[in-house]
Order: sequence, then C-alpha cells, then structure tokens
Amino acid sequence: MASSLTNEIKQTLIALVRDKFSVDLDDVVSEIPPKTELGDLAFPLAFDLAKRIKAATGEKKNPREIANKLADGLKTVPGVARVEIAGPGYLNVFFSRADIFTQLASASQNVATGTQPSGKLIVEHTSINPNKAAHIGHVRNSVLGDTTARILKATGENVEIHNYIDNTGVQVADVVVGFMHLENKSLAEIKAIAERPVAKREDNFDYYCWDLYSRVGQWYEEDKTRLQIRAQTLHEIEEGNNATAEIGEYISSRIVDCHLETMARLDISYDLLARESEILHLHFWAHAFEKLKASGAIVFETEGRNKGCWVMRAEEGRTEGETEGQSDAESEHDADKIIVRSNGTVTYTGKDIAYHLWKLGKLGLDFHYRLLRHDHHGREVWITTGDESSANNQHPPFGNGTAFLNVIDVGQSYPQANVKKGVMAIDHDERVARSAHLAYEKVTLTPAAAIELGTELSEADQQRQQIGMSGRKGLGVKADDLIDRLETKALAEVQSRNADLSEAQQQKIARQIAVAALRYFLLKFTRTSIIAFDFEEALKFRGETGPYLQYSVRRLSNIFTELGRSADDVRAEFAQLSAEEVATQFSGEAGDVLWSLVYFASRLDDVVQLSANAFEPTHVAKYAFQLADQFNTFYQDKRFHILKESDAKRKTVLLVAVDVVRQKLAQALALLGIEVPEKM
RNA sequence: GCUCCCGUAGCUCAGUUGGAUAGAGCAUUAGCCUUCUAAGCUAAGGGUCGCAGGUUCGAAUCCUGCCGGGGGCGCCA
Repeated sequence: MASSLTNEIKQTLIALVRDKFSVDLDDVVSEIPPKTELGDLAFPLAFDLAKRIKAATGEKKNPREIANKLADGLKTVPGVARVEIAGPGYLNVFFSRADIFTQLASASQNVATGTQPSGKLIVEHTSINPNKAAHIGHVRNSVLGDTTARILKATGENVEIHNYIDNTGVQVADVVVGFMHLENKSLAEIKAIAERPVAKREDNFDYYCWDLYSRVGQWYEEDKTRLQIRAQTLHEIEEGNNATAEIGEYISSRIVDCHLETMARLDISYDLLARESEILHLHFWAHAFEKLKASGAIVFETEGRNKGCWVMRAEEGRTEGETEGQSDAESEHDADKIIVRSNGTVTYTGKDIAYHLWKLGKLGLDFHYRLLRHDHHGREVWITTGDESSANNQHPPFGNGTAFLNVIDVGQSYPQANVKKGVMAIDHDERVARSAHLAYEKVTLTPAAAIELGTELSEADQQRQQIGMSGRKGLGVKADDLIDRLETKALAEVQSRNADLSEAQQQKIARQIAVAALRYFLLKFTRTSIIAFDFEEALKFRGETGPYLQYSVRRLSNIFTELGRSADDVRAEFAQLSAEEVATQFSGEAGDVLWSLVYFASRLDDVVQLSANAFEPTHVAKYAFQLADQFNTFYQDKRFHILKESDAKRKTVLLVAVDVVRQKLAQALALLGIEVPEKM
C-alpha cells in the first residue's frame, strides 16, 4: 500500500531526474516529514542535485528551482494528491488519503511478505548450560531470539529454531562434582531430589542445582587441587558409558526440562535441541577436520609458538611494507586461532565449526533424532540422540540451512567470528555470508537489585553503576522468581479491576500481563545496550510497558464490543461510501489527526522489514509503543468520540480506522510474543 | 598494546541509509473519572547530544584525535 506507492514515486523521480537533468541516480532518499501538515513523504534530493549539476556543468542552481521542475511530474502518479516545495528545497508529497485508507480497509490482515525465502534460516538461541536455573540474562537471549525469529517469519523467511545443549561441558561437570563429592549422592538419590513433589519454587531441581553449583565453586576455591576432580569428571562425561556420565546425562536432561518449562511460560519454544554429546560421539569433528584440512582453511604449524598445532590464520597476509622490522613469529601470528592442540585434541571453536557445517548440510553426517515432547501449543520438540536404537526415523528434516543466526552474548564475538570464518572457507555459497552472530549485551544488576537479592556489597561495589551477575557466585535474578513476582502483582491488579471473573480467568490474564511486562522490558532496549536490572523498573505496568500495549488493544476492541457490531459488518458498510465521503473525514485539522494515526498504522510492514534486516526486534517494540501512544491520544480527543458520533458516515470511517489500528497493533504485539487478554 | 560496544533531559533509554524546531518513559509540578474502562490523557519545567577539530548546503548520526565506563584478545568453554 503506502510502501509500494513510495517505490513508485521513487522510480518516477529517478526517471524525471534523468530526463530533466541528465543525472543517473541508483536510489533516492526519502523521509517521513516531522509533521503531517508538511506531507506524507519528503525528498531532500534537490540539494544533492544542485551540487551534482554544479560539478558537471558549473551552472549554479537553486534547490527550490530544481524541486519545482520535478514537482509537476510527480503529480501524475496515481495516489499522489499534491506536491509542495518547502523550506530550502524539500519536495513534499501528499498522498490521496481516501485512496490509501480505502486500500488499508480492504487489505489482507497479515503482515505483507516481501521476499521469497532463499532457503532455510537456522536461528539458535537460549543455549543455556544445563546445570542450574535460568536467570534474567538467559531470558534476554531467549526473548531476543524468539522475537527475531517471529519477525523473520513474518517477512516470509523459512526459520528453524535450535537450542544448543552443552550437556558435556565444564558447567555440568561442576554440578556432577557437587552431587558426587560434596553430597556423596548416588544416581538414585539425585533422582529422588529431582522428582520429589514441588511445594514451593525453591524445591525445583534447577533451583537446587543453582545453589549446589555455587557451593562447588566455593569448594574449589578452598582447595585448588580439587580442580583435578573436575578435570577427571569432565573427562568421564565426555567419554560416556560410565556411571559419572550417566549422572551427568540425568542431571542435564532434568535441567533442560526445567528450562523448557520456564521458557514455555514466556511462550518460547524450539524445533530442535542439539546436544554436544552427539557431536562428540558421532564424531562430527573428525569429518570437519578432514574438510578443513582439504580446503586449506587450517594449516599445521611446524615452527614458532604454535608448533604442532593446526591453526586458522588471522589474515591472509599483511599490508605491503608494514611492520617488516618486527616480523618475528611472536607478533606475526598473535591472532591465529588454534583449532587442534599439539596434543591432538580439538578446541571448542573446532567443535563449533563442525556443528555449523552440519547446520548448513555440509558435514556429510547427521544426528539421530527422537521426539522429546509436545510444547505448550502442541507442536513437536525434537532432540538429538546418539543412540540409534531409540531414534525415530519419522522426524522432520533438520539442518540443511542456507544460513545461520546465533543469538549469543557479545562476549563471544571473537570465537563466533572464527566459527563463521571456518565455515565460509568450506561453504562458499554466497547466501551463507548472511549468517550472523546476533550479539547482545549482558543484563547486569543495579546495586539496589543486588542488595535486594541478599548480596553483601563492598563499599566499592556500592559505588558502581552495575554489578555483574554470576552463576558461579549464585548471584542473579532467577527467571521463574521474576515471572512469579510479575504474576502475583498482575493478579492483584486483575482482581481489583475484574472481580467478576472466575479465578481461572483472572490467573490466565495475570499470566499474559506478566509475560507482556517481561518481554517488553527486555525488548525496549537495543541489543547493544547493557540492561542494568532494576526490580522497580521491571515490575512496572504503566508507561512504556507491555501491559500498556495490551490495554491499548483492549480499548480498541472494546469500541466494537460496545457497538455490538462486528468489524466486518462495518467494513461492508464502509465499502458503500463514495471517495468524496471518505475524503471529507480526512480534511481539516481533525482530519489531519485521524490521517496521522492511520498513516502511522500503515507503516507496520516497513518497520517489520527494517527490523528483520537489522535483526533488531527493538524497532517493532518501539513502533508498537508509538502506535499505542498515538491511539490513546486520539482516543481521548473530544473530537473523536466514536460511539456518540451522530454522523453515520463519519462514524463508519472512524470505526474502520479504529479497526485498522487494532489489527496493526495486535499484529505487532504478536510479533513481540505478547498476547492480548480478553479483559483488563 | 590491539580490538569491539557504550556516553543524548535529574534517572533509564529511543533516534532507519546524514535532513526541517533532538524524542519517549520514569521522577517533579498543575490539571482531567455522572466520559468508547484512569494499566489512560492534557499541560509545564528540564539538553554545551562526553570534549576538540574536520567533511557537508545540512552532523546526535560520517572521519580524526582525546576523555570516561564496560567487554574481548588462552594449546578454557
């Protein structure tokens, strides 16, 4: 609708410029004017043209004069009502409001899909070490990943969601050490803890492990020689087929269950859980190693500090004439990444390259799969398995993506860059280049939040703006605790406003509000912004929050509830109106206000596209808030008291406008993973 | 030392590929519920966009150099 009109205007402008000024432009910059009175689309290109003409011919032209020569040609574009020259030479285009509005009123209710999928995009997020309860930092990862995936799907992308499970890593080993050496517990005793009835949140197995993990860290601190126990435990877990590995397998599986439950509360789910144990036992690395060697991506060092290692070179060569003087082995290969150690073992980066080659279908090996569960929507969630006998061959096709997207905190930028480099050395498909590390900043704690969690802070720490969370220290805001608090608070609000509802209904609404509050809180920041977590901020339901957005949609819908007619019914009536009758409603001062609202609502598709291109869900979140804000202002404007409107035709137009806004806002919220409660 | 991110109102943050008078929430102050539900709205105050140069018709945005805060740079994962 509006965006296709924009494109048409741009093409017309390019043709006009070529025709009148003999200048070839690839694209023209457009912008939305700051005020409705200035038009719907503005082109500052006359300034640039004046410069180009002067450079080419020496002739000095006034930008306003140039804009004038282009204005007439634009008026012929269907959908353009008029064109004005403003300020020093802006070309301001005014749309035919009635035309655009009528198109909006009859358009499909889905987000417009632009590009055809060019293959499958594999989005990996969550990937929490399965050894303790998830905290707010993990939730930021999951919400970012889940929302980004929703937005990408809305643009027509084929997306597969993975959650990587590092079930054979150090962190799992630590909890195994805790159970075996601190608590001297057998597998049966561990099972008894994990499967005991849960009376309160603290009884959860992931909470138990949260504390145990922190105690293990302390235990190592007391006697560093105990780290040998960790090394031995890790070795046994990696090797498999022994009692230690069995305990590790059991613990990590139960914790994964806990994480899935936590994420389900936030309406987050996965297609596949890929486990490190399979990457190990199915010898993914051995295959990747051969491919890396064959491609020349890694080389064997016969001298220097990395002698005996297989490394990936940092750069192909250095710039001519630079640093010749100091070219000893020390500085030359400083940044080279070791993939295979001199003792023959592979590094984490190497394993990760193997995994990513699998994601793109370039490894020549596959996992075995089994159905793990059905998620809260009844969709299948699969998990990898190394045990062929327990595998199910009727699984959906996994992997074989054309690109991958990894939601991992910014601290992993260096290894992630190496993984992509290694993969691209083997898979030259240009679509792979789209693969990206979706780096996001951490969630830290304000000193106030840390104190509320019962931490004792040193004087120096109290002066700091933020305190890092630490799983090892057991310092952090557990996801389920926070969601519980949000739900409790929301339930109190719901009870005071909707006492007539059943308890079950009240609880459902409270849950939806809690999810909205948390998801929006995490999405209102850009990915690169550190969130200093503050309880007061996170627990807010007013102002720029998720519940505010939900409330806005509720208001929009209630207009139709009170009206007692369906939106379709009103739209059918709208179709009977003449273009003039519609146009009348968009004239004058009040018409400008109505038009601004409708025009802003029409921009959802553009915002979604922008958000998808930048992998930045914040854009959709901010847009939703702005749209809600604009609607609420409109809602309380005395000139638009819709249900009391006596002019039937005006009332119809206003109702359709309300329905358009409602749809767009509801769509935006769905992309953010926010549901709209039946009542608020 | 090399490198990435951040620095915008008292606080927390937005600000598309450079564009018109730099925005929002919170907090403060003054108002609005016989009204389509106040989880809302209106108004006011609050800014050397870290500092200094540069590029440009035009810079919060691009370039250079500083200052301040955080992260990364391992034969750990």
